[in-house]
Parts: sequence; structure tokens; C-alpha cells
Amino acid sequence: MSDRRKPYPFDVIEPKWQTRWDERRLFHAANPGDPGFDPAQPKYYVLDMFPYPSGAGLHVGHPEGYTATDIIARYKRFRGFNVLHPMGWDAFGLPAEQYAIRTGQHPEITTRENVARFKTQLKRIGFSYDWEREIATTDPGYYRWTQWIFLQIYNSWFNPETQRAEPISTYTGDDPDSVRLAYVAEVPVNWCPELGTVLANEEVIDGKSEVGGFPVVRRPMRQWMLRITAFAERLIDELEPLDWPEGIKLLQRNWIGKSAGSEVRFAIEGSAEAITVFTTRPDTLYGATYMVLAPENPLVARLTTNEQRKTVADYKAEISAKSDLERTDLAKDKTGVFTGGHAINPASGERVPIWIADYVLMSYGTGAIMGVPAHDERDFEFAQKFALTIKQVVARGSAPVPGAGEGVSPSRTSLAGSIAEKPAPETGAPPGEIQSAFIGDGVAVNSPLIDALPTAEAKHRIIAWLEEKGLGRRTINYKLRDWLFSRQRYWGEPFPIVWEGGKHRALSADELPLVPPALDDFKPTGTGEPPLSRATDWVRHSEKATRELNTMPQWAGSCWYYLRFCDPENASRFVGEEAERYWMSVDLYVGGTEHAVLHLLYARFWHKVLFDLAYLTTNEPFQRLVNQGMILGEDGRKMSKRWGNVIDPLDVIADYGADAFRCYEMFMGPLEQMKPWSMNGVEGVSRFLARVWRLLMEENQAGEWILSSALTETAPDKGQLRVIHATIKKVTTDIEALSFNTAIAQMMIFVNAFTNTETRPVEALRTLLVLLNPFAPHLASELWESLGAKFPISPNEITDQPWPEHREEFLVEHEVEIALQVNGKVRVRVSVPIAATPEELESLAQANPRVQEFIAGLTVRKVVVIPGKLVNVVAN
RNA sequence: GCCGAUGUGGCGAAAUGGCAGACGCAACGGACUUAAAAUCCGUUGGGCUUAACGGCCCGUGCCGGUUCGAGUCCGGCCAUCGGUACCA
Repeated sequence: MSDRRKPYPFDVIEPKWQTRWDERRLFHAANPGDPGFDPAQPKYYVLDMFPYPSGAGLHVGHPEGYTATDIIARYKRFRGFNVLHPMGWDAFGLPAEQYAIRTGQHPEITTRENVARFKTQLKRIGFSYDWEREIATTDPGYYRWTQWIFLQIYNSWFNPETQRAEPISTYTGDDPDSVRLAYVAEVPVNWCPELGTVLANEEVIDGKSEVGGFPVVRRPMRQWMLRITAFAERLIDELEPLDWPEGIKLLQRNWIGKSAGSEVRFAIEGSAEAITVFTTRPDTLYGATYMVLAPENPLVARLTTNEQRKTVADYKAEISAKSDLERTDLAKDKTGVFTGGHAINPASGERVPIWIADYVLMSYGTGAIMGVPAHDERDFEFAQKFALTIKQVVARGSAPVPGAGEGVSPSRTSLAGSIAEKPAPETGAPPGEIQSAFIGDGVAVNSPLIDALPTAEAKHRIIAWLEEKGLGRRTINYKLRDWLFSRQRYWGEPFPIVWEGGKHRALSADELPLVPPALDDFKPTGTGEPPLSRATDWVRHSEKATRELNTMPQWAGSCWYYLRFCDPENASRFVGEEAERYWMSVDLYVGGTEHAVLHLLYARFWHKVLFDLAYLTTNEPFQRLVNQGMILGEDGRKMSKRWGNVIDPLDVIADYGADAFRCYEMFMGPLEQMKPWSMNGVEGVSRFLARVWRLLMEENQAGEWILSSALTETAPDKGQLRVIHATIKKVTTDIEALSFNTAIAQMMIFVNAFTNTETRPVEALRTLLVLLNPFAPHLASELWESLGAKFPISPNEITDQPWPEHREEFLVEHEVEIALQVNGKVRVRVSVPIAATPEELESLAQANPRVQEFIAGLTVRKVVVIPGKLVNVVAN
């Protein structure tokens, strides 16, 4: 291909315009107070999810979203907006560190090289970023403020009364460290003794390290945590008004996993202690025939009887050898052992055995459950396996049993009553031979306090009783866990924390940035100590104090980069107040679904903390979110080295040009949809652009491109005006709707309509070039310039033109073709005057010979007239 | 399991409840050319029928419903893809 003649000289014009845009600072957005800032202009902040600059360079997936936002950015500029469209680098991260371990090359160098490569690639595609706002999370000028934000989080707490983050100074309790939004806790991590490091869950496969296949065990280690759970309620509620895809909102809600229920306290037999469980079904309390604690629950040691001590210890050892993944993967079959201890069911007074099992997680609820096998699938499976009592306490049915009072009727009666009302298959089986758990709502039975009550009311009643007796209370639980915020890595932001006498303390803001020490050896130390421990001088903060050795996770930098873009040079504040007030929030945020939960949740969390502390004026960062779909290989499979189906954007650009690449990415299909790449498709779009080129240009004898002699200053004819204005209308509404594929299709219709005309009105082509400019900016700019050489216009830059407005009057036709239907089937199409009244259309239809033919011998029952569309004659 | 998305020609896809398949690809035919490429013009959902112009029937994953009219709305299935997984 590259040896073939180019359909138009994109290889010359694209670099030319890219250089010119840079020189003219065309895409630089002025901040309030800057020279050239126009307060009358509305603002528009359109943001891409910034990339991790990997060694592999860009793939075709990146530019899909970037092209979409670029079209919007260029369009909004035409529309008179002050557009903020920035780009930067999420540059801390593991690959650079691992590369450093292998080669000894400092991650900073690797990162710099990768950033340079990415930037070259992005520039070659012609994106209209304001490069003067470029940021990298690894710049000290940037991570200084990442550390500063951490300090704000560290120095605040969540006041449950105001439901807001507040400075720690407003906390009046004894132990501020127990309520800080950043705190230290012992949490279990994946520890690989052989590699001497902690591994992420994704790095552990079947209980072995992904690298080397060494055994991995879970072991508690001291970690920094962020108290995101305090914001769970607000993270759900404040999601509601955002203009995000419903699916993403749902994903976040499910991740936060709110469930309402109650805590119930079970007394332990022969002990002053009690076990508190969380349940969403307190109405099934009478059916709790056993209890299960998580193996890690500290109560286990105190409950276990001497006879069971060895069994329990063995089981715990077995469990701790399993990784999280293994523990859940192998969850096909329930396991567990009896502790020997018993508790008392507070409702029934029955004595119930206490077990431990790994299907109960220490990290959710209270790390203990009441086992209600008749009404919970997992409990049912467990009870079956270990032959525990199964007691039915909810019967199918919805209406309360007539005449049944509260807790007075014998349970047997109400059970019989509800069966009579709505028989269910399994209730025919005698008690103890229940075939499966009934987990739906129904009517309480065998539960004296709440018999005959429907589930909702039974829950309410039993909670009231528990609260009255001091045995429990209504609570809400979340799946969301606090955010494990520390990593034992080198290439990340050091914590602005020092330790002295076993206590942590924050650095002051003027000690920032805290720069990581220069290291030659980035390898894990083998002891579990982070690599920073090697830098002994750096670690010593003072005579008595030493620095925190962990670093922050990669998420930290991406939690607030959209704020820094508003004011990237500011040396005295993470973002200037005026800049933040002017630019925030992000009007359009485009990126992949892979960040639907973590990044977007973490960023919202930080934003809310900063908002509560009055550093920001907005409560949410991203007003509108759009996810682009994945681009698959030509074979319909996910692009990967393994399949050899990876497409390199630069290869495509070398053959067809950046404009064709951009347009093809948008023409493939709807932005949000997953779709396969097709080189033939690129070819087609490239042909379209070449046709646009030849609409204005022709070759002279010498083979040079010159302005076409078909161009004239004449006015477009009626047919042409219709196409022009239909195109303005469709392209405009389609861009607003992010429906770029159909916008391009309409421009193709335009070009087809003008391709073989003898004379081409310059006016029509000017309009086309402006409409095309957001999609194919190099081509449109070049042609505009060429056109201006012979047909000057003021202002003479395409980017200074107003966006065209369509005029309805050019779209209306005198005649319109409508369909005549008989009984819903189209029988003939006829041309009718646009002004024809419904009555006229009706009689016209009935008089039509074709219609006559089909209604012959039938009685016309009804005639439906849709003016401009069709007439449907209903007859039988 | 659960949650979500998607099912329309040979392919990527269009269609405020109102003429299904716009636009593009591929394929085929034609023009130009010594020839090819490029370019331009045309045909192109399937079946039946006609010498031809035409005409008829079927068709948006499957089954049903609402409606004068359903790719679109409702109910029930099936398939593919993605996410998630003992969350009490």
C-alpha cells in the first residue's frame, strides 16, 4: 500500500496543520484572569481517561474515545465555547517498576521514554489537546498535591451527624486516630514467602504466585486504609442525578452493596460473651438452628472446647493456605467444623451449635451468621451436609391468615392456614424433609411472636422486639470495604507520614513534595518491608522519627487529575479557586467500562472529601459519563499479541492518513458498542475523504493538485440547498447525540450528491468543510485554505467560522411520496402535495386503482391518515 | 447462580410505533484504459412469477400479546458477549 499513490496528499498536509496548530496555540484554553479570557464565553470541559504510558504504545482502542471527545471539543469551539480539553499521564505503576527490576533502568527514564512515544502518537492523530496543560502523576509538582490531598484526608473524619467530612479538630472523642479517614489497620494480604513480597489478588492463581508458581499464604500486615465506607450512603444517593449510563450506576450501586437488616445478639452458653450477627431476614430468627463464625473471627479461640481444639486448628490452617481466589473458586462444596460451643437463640430459647466455616467472611457484617437452613440456600446446603436441624419458619403466601392475631395462634394452625390458602409443592413434604430453601417473602410460621405476619411486617415487628429487649437493632450493611491504600512498591507516591514511638504523624504541607529516594535496587526486600526501607538515610526523618515505607497505589494520582487540569501550573494550591469554580464539573467524560467501579468510585470519594472540607465548589466530579465500546480484531476476537490481531494506529495512519483513521473509528458503529476492526472499512472511509478532496481539487497536466475549475460562486440550486441543509441539521444533532457514524453517513450523502455536478457552488463546499472539520480537521483546514486563495472569505481561518445553522424552509418539499396501505400492507407509493389535507389524502387513497383492487368486495372500516407518511385503508 | 448488554442482508450498520435494510464494505455488471490499478455509473435480503414492464409471498433470534400498523411497546423463552460471585 505504501508504495501506491496516495488518494490525496495526507502525508503532507497532516504534519503541516499539526505544526501550525501548535505554533498558533490554537487549542489553548484561557483561564479566568489570563490574557484573552472572555468571561462571556460559556465553558465546556471534555475529558478523556488519561492513559498509563505503557511500553507497547497506543493501540486502536485508546483513540476511539479520544476521537469522540476531540470531535466534541472542536465542535464546541465552533459553537463559541471556551473548551478545556487536556491530556496527561497516569505514569506511576507496576510495569515501569518491573522493567526496572529486570534491566536496572530507573522507572523515571522508562516513564519519560514511554510518555514521549505516547505523545508523538497522539499528536500524529491530530487531537486538539491543550498541551500546555499536560501533566504526569509522577512529576513532583503534581504528586506534591496528591500527598497534600492525602494529608487532608488524614486530618479529617466523617461526622455521622452532619454526614460530612470535617477537620479532625471538630472531633471531640478520646482517640482521633480511631476516626481519621486515613488510618492504619492490620489486614490480611497475599504474602509470598519465596518472592518476599505481597501480591495483588490478580497475581495469585490457584494459591500460587503468577510469577514462579510459589505458594502464597494470607497473612495480616499493617496497611493504610481509607475510610470510603463512611461515604457509602452518599456515594449511592448522589449518583442519582448524574448523567451516566444506567448500567454503570447500577454497577456502582451493586459494588457498594447496601442491604438493610438488623443485628441480633446471641448469648454464648457458659460465657458472658455474645455473638452478634447481621441478617437481612430477622423474621427468620426462629429458624436459626445453628451459628457459623468466620474462621478468622477472634471469638473462635474462646468458644472452642478442648475436644474440638485440634479439629478447629487444623481447619484454620487449611483455610489460611488458600488464597482468596481459591477460597471462592472451590466454593462448590461447603466445608466447616464444629467448635463444640453453643449459643442460645434469643427468640426460641433453643440451644444451637456454633460452627466455623469459610463460607462466612470476616470482612462482611460481623463475621458471624445465624444459620437459617430452611430459608437460605447456603445455610441449607451446609445443614444438609452436616445433618443440622432444618426448621421452616416462613410459608409461601402473601395475605395474612384471616383471624390470626399477633403471636396468639398456635404455629401449627397458621401453617395449615397458609398452606390451605396457597399450597406450595414442598410443603407437602413432612418437616425435616424439605427439598430446598424457600428464600422468598411469605408468611411467618412456627414463630410465636410474629406468626401469620407477612415478611415485611414480621421483620419490622421482630426488630422492634429485639430493640425493646436490647438484643439487637436495625442496621444497614455495605459490601463496600475500606480502601486498602498502601503498596510495598518503589514507583509510587511516598506517604507524607513519619513514625515515632509507634505512632504515626503527618508531615506539614511545607515539607511537600516528599520525593522518593534514589535507588538502584527496586526488588522486594524479601522480608515484607517495602523497597524504600533500603534507603536508610531517607528513612531517617529525625533523631527519633522514621518515614512511612509504603507507597500509594496507582489509583491515587488518577483520583484528582481532572482537577489539576483546570490549573496545572499552580504552585500554591492543588487547583486555584477561581479556575475550579469556572471549569468544574467535567461536562463530558469518556472512557472504558473497566473503570466503571474502582477509578470512578475512588475519584468521587476524594472529590466529596475535598468538597466537604470546602476546597471545591462541586459535590460530584463528572456530570456526564460515556463508555466507549471495545474494538475487536478483524477476526472478532479481543485484540491481543496471542492472536496476532493487534492493529497499530500508526500503521493505519501511514497508509490512509490520520483523518481516515479518525473517521473510520467513528464510522464503525455506535460509540458505546463493541465492534470489530476492518481494514476494508478504513479503505471505504479513505475513499470518502478522497472524494471530498476531489470535489475541490483536480490534477493539472503536471500531476499537481490545483483548485477545481468546476467551483463557482453561483448559488446552489433547490436540490442542492435541500442536501446542504439536511446535512447541517443531521450532522449537528448527531454530534450532540454522540452519534458520529450517522453524521459521517450524512456527509457521504452530501458528497455523493455533489460528485458529478458540472458546477459546484463554493458556498456549499464551505459549509461541508466546516461540518467535516471536527472529524477530519487536517483535510478540512487544507481545503479551506486552498479555497480561500481564489475565493477569499472573512474571517479567513476555518476555525474562526461560525457553525452553520440549517434553515427548515429549504427542507420542505412541495411534493412528498407517501405509501398507500391496505390493511397495513404497502400497495403503492404516490406523490402528493405536501399541503394535502387528511381528507384529501383519504379520498385520494380510496380512489387509487391499486387500492381499489385490494378493497374490491370488502367494506372499508377505517382509514388512518398520517400526513407526509402514509394512508392505511382498513377493510374486511 | 445473579446482574447488565446485544441478537436486523454475505459483513459493519440505519430506522420520533408509520414505506425495514440509509451510509459503507464485499460481490457482480458496465464506462474509461493496449491492459491493469485508480476513478465514475449501475445491480445487489430471500423465494415465486413474467418475454419484458411489472406483480405476489416471506423476512429484524423464537413463541404469544397490544395496535389500523411492531425491528421499535408488553409477557414468556432461546442464544451470544461482558461483569460478578458464598455479601448472610
